[in-house]
Amino acid sequence: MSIDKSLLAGSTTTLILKLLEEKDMYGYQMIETLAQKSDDTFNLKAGTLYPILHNLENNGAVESYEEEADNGRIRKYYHLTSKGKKLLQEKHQEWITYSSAVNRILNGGGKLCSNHLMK
Amino acid sequence: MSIDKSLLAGSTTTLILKLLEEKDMYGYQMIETLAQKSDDTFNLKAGTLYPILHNLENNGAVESYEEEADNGRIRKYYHLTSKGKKLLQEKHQEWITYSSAVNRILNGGGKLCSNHLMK
DNA sequence: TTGACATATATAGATTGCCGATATATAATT
DNA sequence: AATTATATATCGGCAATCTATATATGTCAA
Repeated sequence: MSIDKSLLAGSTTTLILKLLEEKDMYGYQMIETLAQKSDDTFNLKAGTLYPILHNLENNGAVESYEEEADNGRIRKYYHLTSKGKKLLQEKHQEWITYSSAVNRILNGGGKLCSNHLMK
Repeated sequence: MSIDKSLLAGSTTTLILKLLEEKDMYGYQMIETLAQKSDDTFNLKAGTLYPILHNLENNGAVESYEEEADNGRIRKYYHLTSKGKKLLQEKHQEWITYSSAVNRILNGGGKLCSNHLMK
């Protein structure tokens, strides 16, 4: 099943920051990793990702450096700064608040759904 | 806490359809109900809601009729059609797929989070 | 060896969802 | 009488994403 693209609005940056929390990555790698981790629910386009990365760098949330791969190809790696880590925490909390409210309504307006606590 | 508006993208229509599944409602009532049910996480604007309702009506997902309230005021009620019920089911499933994938990544890429099954 | 495909980054243009502003009108409150 | 709340509607604009396009190199098969 393919997800209506508009559903993705707002959380893409959060997901990118989350990937970079684990380790430094280059753009193309992020696209592949997101697709793999989400069972192809996310199919982020290069035309979406690179402007976001440039924007995050301008805001100081990430820093980039170039590194040569085994095959001689130059890749541009991104590293999460302390400012980026703080941004991730804020956006993660926003997602919890938002998704909990949606679930509360879609599940019949009943009790709180604290899915973020699941492990 | 106020949610980044961009996070809301895509789910607004689903929430409106869900409200109408319970009972017929008029626009202003939907705005108030969404705010109340979400503890003010959602603050849907009239400029957002009415175009969505008109669009849903054009697509046959809802039907409207006017009714006079006790105070003499005319309200425009919306009723969910069978086509709208089907659309709601599709969009609800999309939300489950999407939010599960986001949670899977934000929670460390671990196991599935089937929060939609909670009651 | 050459052509196709995957890898890798980048940007411009178009689309879409939502909001702010504005307009209109009536009921309730002060 | 003036203000606020109720109630619906539309236009203009912003922001997020996609499509399309551009460029360049590595890999693999014909």
